[in-house]
Order: sequence, then C-alpha cells, then structure tokens
Amino acid sequence: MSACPPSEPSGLGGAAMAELKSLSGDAYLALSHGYVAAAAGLAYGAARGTEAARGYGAPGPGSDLPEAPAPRAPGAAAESSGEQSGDEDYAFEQRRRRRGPGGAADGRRRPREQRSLRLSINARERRRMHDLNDALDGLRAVIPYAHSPSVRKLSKIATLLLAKNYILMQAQALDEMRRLVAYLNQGPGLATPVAAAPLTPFAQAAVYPFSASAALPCPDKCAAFSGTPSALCKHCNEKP
DNA sequence: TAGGCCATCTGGTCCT
DNA sequence: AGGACCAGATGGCCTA
Repeated sequence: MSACPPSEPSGLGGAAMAELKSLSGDAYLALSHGYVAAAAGLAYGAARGTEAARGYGAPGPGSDLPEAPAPRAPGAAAESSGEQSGDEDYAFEQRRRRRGPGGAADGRRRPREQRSLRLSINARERRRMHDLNDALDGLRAVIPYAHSPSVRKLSKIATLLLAKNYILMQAQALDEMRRLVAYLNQGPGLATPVAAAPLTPFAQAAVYPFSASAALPCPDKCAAFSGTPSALCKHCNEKP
C-alpha cells in the first residue's frame, strides 16, 4: 500500500499550473504545496456559465418553490419536471412506458392524485438538492482555493475533496503549533520538541496532510486532484 | 466530438 | 402515510 504521490504538479496539466499561479496570494501562501496543487487541479478552468445562467441558483431553500423549474435548456429534463402543467408530462409518459403495462407503482392511486403526489415528491426532491447545493456553496466559500471570477467554480466532488484535505491540513498545522508552544514553554535547552517529529513548522513533510493516508494510488483523477485516495472517489474504492 | 459536470425525474428503502 | 435519503437514468451545457 503506497500513498498517492504527494500531489506533484506533474500530475497537472499546464493549464492547471497556470490556474495554480492565478490563485490569490493569501490562498496560495496559506496552503501547503499539495493542497494548492490539488486546488489547481480541481478548480476547473476559466469562465464557466454562472449558476444563475444555468438556472441552478433558483428557488433555494425555504422558497416555496414556485412551479418554475430551474430554467434549464428547453427539452432538458426540467421540461419533463411536470412543473409545467401545460403539455402532457413527458417524464410521466416515459416512466409509464418504462414500467410497461400494468406496472402501476403507486398502488391503487388514481392517476390524478398519483400524478400530483409525484409532482410534490419531485418538488421536494428538487428542494432537497437545492439545499444540498447551497451547503456546497457555503463550503466553497470557506475553502481557500481561488474565488476570483476568472477561476471556475469547484465541482462538487472537488469541493468535498479539497475540504477534506484542507481540514487535514489545518489539523496538522494546529498540531505543529501545539508542539511549538510546548517546545517554547520547555525552554530552548532541549534539543527538539518532539524527538520523533522534529519541528518543521512549514516544511512540506510536516504540513502536508496526505502522506498519512497510506493507501493505493488512485488510478484515475483522484491522484491528480489530491494525491490521496478518497472515499468519495469510486476509483479509490474499486479494488485493492 | 468525447468527456465532465450538472439538474432533474424516478423508484426504492428507511424512518418517524 | 408521508418525508428524507439514495442511486440510477436521462439529457443539456461546456470545454478540450
């Protein structure tokens, strides 16, 4: 079992490195080498459509969810959301087709209430996903990667992976601080604060949070992302 | 054009 | 019974 390589930028393309350079100074300085590299790999590219443009920001939590589905492109799944009472529900028909004749999933419900029940379930699910996305936005807001408009929003998986790594990094830094304080309190006469772990406050070896997790290198992008196998990455869990 | 990412719909399962 | 959660399917948008 060997850990993923500590996020050598070699795993990143030139574009990713360019993005790395474009990270805001604070974020760049605050992050360990590996974390930054991961950030560069995760913050994908330049100007992507805004959430609003993609209709993703729409109703939000608590909103009563006006029956206006996120304005996705016409013909998209949203069209079939049933929120538009106008044309016959495409998704509903699809579903019936899929289920085949006699495949009434909702028991003996009459079609009309069955349909309205489905709509309310859909709306609830949509709201739930919006809440989830809001939470992810909140997470993105506190992860130091690059919040500049020239850098694309982190994907969901990237957000989660970076957040995890960031937490690990912070924990490591905190640990270093504690050791430093303990060392200073003991007086300078002692050799090293912790025999087994020499104080190297900002050395990569000490700060880099990924080396601890010795696991298989991810065959896919996870390695390029964070250098650490992730429970969120299916490739990391595929096989030993 | 392929691949990545995403929103939405949907049916199933579990919980209250 | 109804709601929350989950995962699969589908299709659109965007970038390399």
